[in-house]
Amino acid sequence: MRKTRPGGRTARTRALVFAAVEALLEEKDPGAISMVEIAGKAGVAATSLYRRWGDARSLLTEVAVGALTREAPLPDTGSLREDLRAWARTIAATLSDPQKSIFFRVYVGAVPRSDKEAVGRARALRTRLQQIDAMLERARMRGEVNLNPLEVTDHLLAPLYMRALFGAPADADFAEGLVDYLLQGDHGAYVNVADVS
Amino acid sequence: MRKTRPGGRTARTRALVFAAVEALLEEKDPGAISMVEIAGKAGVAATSLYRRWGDARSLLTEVAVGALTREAPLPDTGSLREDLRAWARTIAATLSDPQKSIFFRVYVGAVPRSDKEAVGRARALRTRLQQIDAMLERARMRGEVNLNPLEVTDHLLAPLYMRALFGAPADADFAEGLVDYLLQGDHGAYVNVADVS
DNA sequence: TCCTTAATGCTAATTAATTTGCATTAGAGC
DNA sequence: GCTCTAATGCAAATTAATTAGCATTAAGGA
Repeated sequence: MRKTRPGGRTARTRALVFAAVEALLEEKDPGAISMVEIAGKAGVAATSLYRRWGDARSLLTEVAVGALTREAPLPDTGSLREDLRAWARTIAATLSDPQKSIFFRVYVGAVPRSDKEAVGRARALRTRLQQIDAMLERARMRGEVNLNPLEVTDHLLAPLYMRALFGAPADADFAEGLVDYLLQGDHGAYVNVADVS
Repeated sequence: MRKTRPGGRTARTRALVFAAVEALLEEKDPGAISMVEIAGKAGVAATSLYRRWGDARSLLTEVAVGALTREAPLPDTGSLREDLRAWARTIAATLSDPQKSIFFRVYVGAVPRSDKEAVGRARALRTRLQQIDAMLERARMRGEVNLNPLEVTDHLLAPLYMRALFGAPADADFAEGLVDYLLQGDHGAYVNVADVS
């Protein structure tokens, strides 16, 4: 006998609620969004939200994680440099709209409340890390430079996202410059992906 | 005739409130800290807090900005490489305690509500940027490598802080590795500090 | 020292958030 | 279909957050 009923109504409610939260994030501060407000926009009873998510903060982070992990697949142009350049340009363009970095803000703004929660947050990003790994593996197979995913996150993603958080400009040229910078660095010290998973 | 009275009681109240907020941040989630709670711990009337800061979120960010801008002065060892290494090690050690990254989380988690607020946030960090500039200027004067502050923030600070936000480990070796990486990069494209101020 | 009033304190009123208890609806297995 | 019950809805009760109004305190200039 099943313990939960994830299909049908449950899924529909979840979709309605998530859409409502994303809509509300367009128009106001995450901290100013209440359960009652979400319930109203979603056409759902507020008590349902309290039962399923406990509080607004949990719901908000779940929505943020969802948004961050349903990003487009990584480029596959046949050249690592071009893959990275295309991806970096996309990120820079996306983050240039302050509204788009809101999910990221919500994610990092929420302090992990427990080890269990911290693990869940990390797992949410592991998929993306694996996609990066696949892209790098393709490059290795082609005999191109041997990079590891953490080098990409440290030297390509970190500067882009950090600039977004601080409101510093990051245009396409800057994004491509990071790629060039990354591809000429010393890649001696290999750090295992397991460290971050 | 004066319009405000910043001295005496006002300053004392402010100090009490800030201390209370910092103490509360030690023990619980930023989003779970209420004005009444802060008032209680500070021994101040809640109405005073509402009057001076409007809401908890504004107060919290003001405290976070304060904490982030009263960091220790940068190293001055006579060698840029050693300056950067020492600083990077300090940051890595500091951020290894999740509690220490809480101010950073509060800062980035708060979405700037207006252009005016965004300017205020940027100004808060400008002092630090100027300190970095001074450190790099000393290196230039000694005939060492010519770096600009944004290269330091992009390639040294960004990876360290980003790892802290995502809970990825960042030890002293990693921190020093970033410095080596930074000092062997191509520093052709100079980006003016004004871009980020 | 005395005056003016900014800043704070205190209490009550108001408003919003959250919980509780029970009724209703609709997945999912048979 | 039929049954069981997870998931939801609804309304009342409770609790917490916020505002309003007035009294009190103390900075800071004269």
